[in-house]
Amino acid sequence: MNKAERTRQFIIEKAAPIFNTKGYAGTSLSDMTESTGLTKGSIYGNFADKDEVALACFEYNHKMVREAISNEMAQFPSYRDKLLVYVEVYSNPRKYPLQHGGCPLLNTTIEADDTHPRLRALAGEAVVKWKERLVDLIEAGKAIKEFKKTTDPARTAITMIALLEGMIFVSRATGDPANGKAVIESIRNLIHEL
Amino acid sequence: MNKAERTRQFIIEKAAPIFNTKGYAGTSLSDMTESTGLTKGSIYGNFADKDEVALACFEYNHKMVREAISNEMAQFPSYRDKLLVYVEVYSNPRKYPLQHGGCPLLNTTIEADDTHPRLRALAGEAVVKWKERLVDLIEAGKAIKEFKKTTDPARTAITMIALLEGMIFVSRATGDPANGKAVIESIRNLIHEL
DNA sequence: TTAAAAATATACCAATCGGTATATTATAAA
DNA sequence: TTTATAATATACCGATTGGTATATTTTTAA
Repeated sequence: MNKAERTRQFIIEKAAPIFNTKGYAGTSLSDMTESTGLTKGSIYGNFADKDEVALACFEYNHKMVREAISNEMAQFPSYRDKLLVYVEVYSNPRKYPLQHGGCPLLNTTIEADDTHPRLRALAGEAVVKWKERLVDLIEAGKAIKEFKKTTDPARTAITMIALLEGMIFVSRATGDPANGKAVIESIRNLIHEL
Repeated sequence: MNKAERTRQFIIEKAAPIFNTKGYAGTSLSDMTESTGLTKGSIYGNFADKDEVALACFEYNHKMVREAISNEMAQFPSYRDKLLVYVEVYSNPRKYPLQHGGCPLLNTTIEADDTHPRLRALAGEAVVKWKERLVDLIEAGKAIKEFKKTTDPARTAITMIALLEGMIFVSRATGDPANGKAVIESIRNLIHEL
């Protein structure tokens, strides 16, 4: 890594949590210069514009979540346990580095869907791939008879995603941990009935 | 309604869909003057600041959704059918005036939770009240033996909310109606198993 | 160690931001 | 119809926005 690559990475690491909490429209260049200690000249020497920083930050935030999930998942041979890792990681934002601002997929989709087509596209592809990974896990579980053969992989996968993001929504909206826990219980139920 | 009250209402009606699509940080005073044809002087003559417009617009957007739901619900005596109204309204954004930008509860919560405490508080209270209305419906259904006595009203209510908002998320993220429909099917299942 | 190249800082730009004081116009009660 | 008052428009404010041209410093390879 040469200097420019290190700086680029440094900017991403500092700006990513800001974009995830304040959103694209809510994050300014001064937020970035402040958090990095760098100047605008330095930032624009490494990125074409604000858009490019935002896109890179989204990918960084999303990668952090994915890595937390797959690291945990590697510990469990059972597919049911692998699926339960999502529940564990998403319901313990303190313990796992979903860090500042919650799920970047949810934040980006809700803010960008009507206003920022490139971010919207990135988030959309990420959700589609997430669904595919879940479908693969559920089909693998069916193949070794861990899950029932009546289980619908596609419907289960997308329902799990909806429940996980919906759980984040009710937690953040009400601020009451009991609401999040109630949804968690429903997700556990869903996984145990596969 | 005197002139000022009519103008205030007019501003809200014009600005509400903009706030719901572009968010609080993304909506500017010029957006409002443009969409209303009024000047800043007129807007600030009827509202103290941008905050007050945003708050009024959130309440307007939320009221529109609530009224669409309760109008439909009045047609059905069965509590199961009443619950299914949510599915109908939330899955047909064209037919019902959830209108521009999707569910204001989801949009506001996701944008405001880290940045705008007053909006956050409004959205939070709205979700709590929504849950309470659902709990009431489910308990009423249990009272007349339409629902099983083993049904957990609180958990069912909050899970339904999570699924409905999660459904909006997967629809908007992927842009694929099939994903939304798959979640819808899961919500219908949930309601039929009560 | 040096010199060319790359990276960063400085200083600036026009445009837009939210907001306000004041002038003008429209309303509404007498 | 008049007149006091309320509502709206005009013209402006300083601060901040995203972005850039250029000067200065730091890397990096010879």
